[in-house]
Amino acid sequence: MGTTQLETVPEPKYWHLKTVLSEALDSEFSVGEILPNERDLAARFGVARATLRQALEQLELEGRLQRRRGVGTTVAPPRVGVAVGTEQHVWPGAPGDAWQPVDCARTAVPAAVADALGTGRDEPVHTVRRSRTTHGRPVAAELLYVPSASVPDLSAIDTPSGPARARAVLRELQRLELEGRESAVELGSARADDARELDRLPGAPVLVVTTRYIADGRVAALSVATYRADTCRLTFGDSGGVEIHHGPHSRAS
Amino acid sequence: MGTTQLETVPEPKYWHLKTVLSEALDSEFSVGEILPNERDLAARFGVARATLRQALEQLELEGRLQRRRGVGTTVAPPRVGVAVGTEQHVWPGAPGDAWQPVDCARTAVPAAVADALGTGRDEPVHTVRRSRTTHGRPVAAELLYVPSASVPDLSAIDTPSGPARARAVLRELQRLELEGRESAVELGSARADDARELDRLPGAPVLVVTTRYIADGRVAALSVATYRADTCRLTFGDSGGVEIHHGPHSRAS
DNA sequence: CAGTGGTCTAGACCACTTT
DNA sequence: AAGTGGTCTAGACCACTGG
Repeated sequence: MGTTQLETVPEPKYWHLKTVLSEALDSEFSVGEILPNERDLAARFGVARATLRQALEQLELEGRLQRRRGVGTTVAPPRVGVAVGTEQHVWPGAPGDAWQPVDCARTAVPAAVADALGTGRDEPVHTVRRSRTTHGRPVAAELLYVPSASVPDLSAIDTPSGPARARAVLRELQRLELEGRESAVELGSARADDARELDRLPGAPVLVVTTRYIADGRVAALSVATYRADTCRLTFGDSGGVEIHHGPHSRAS
Repeated sequence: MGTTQLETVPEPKYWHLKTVLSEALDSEFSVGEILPNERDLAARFGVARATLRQALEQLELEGRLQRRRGVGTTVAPPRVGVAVGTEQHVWPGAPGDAWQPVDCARTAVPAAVADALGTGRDEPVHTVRRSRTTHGRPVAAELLYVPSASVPDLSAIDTPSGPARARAVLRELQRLELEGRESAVELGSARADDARELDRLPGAPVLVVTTRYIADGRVAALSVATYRADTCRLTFGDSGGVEIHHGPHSRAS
């Protein structure tokens, strides 16, 4: 009875497996190296493939691995830091921002978006699609919703569709005075269209950054940006992408 | 040949299932309601339990469901917004912050933490454990690393251990002048100890917020805060917890 | 084409909570 | 004890990539 609480809890196999693999990745593999295939790995560890996959899934979630169908499993590079909260209050599309306009449409929007914008449910808004890349790799896809009221001088008829129109909308936005910005980050899973753009499978974990741009006391624009959760570390504060080695998630305590 | 690209892609069963369930949640269930158990649901939809679980997993990841072993699956309330980037530059532990000191130890730290702090690998630092709750529910667990150099006047011998000592360390911190703060958010999975504190299973998805507090040109403290990804929406900017209904992840486009 | 990861099945047992 | 979600198995087939 004088014994300290004995660890009677049998650790799940996949959890233990994950630890073992994680240590092996640190010591025996280098970035970009490809691991043995899942069937071999499972056999080597004496577990079913599904169990092995459960461990790999977590490691991928933590950004340690990258798996591609038809290709294999590789050791992922450290996550890249992408700045999302630059202190300067600027509109999207301001010179030097990291986004590239892709397209623009004028459509009805999801109810949640309409509510956040304070527009009517069926009132069409400009929907600008943009994408963001780092080191040549796509890291985020954005939908920017701009109510017509925010860009009153836009001649909708003249401007062509596609990137040019997107740029026109962004240009008009700059004319407003930006009063503030409110952002939120949450976990989500990639919709089919975002997944395609991010070079991932639908349902892949993403960090969704929702930003409301305030001008004239209203929400003048709403941005919903979808970042790859496996490869990105979102930074905000004074500086952009300073290194903290690897994230401290799931290390042995 | 003149046909537009026919959707020859068969949507995975679990993906379709997720959509169906998601719509059912919106229309036929209310927050807190318990769903039928997994075996029944699987039978009802004519799929294996594992497939059904794959759909439930994603819905839980998106904060739509909450599952507890031995109890059941319930409809989750909307995510709570928790502020992580208040504009005021204040030290952790400043009056009115949302955290509660739990414990404090003086230990060696993980290599990644030592590197970020700029201390030696085996140099012990004060490690303060704090927890954060909202509406009575635990939402985050934090480890705050404070090098001895940041709190030189702390009499390590006199102060008792536990919360009192944690408060003493925090109190000493306030005496430094805070010059800046850099934060980053990334996806991780809960370590065993964090999981226990967050009332989740080990490996549960979490949002890891790493913050470096700068004073005197050095990193004076490093905070690693682990937020429940299923229940939290991290907000930063001017205001704290304004409502945007539900996150816009995984809605039909 | 062979080899990879992704999906799916039908079953078993375990850990946990509640009654 | 009964019922829940969590883990695990051993197999099958599919979708995709590359030579």
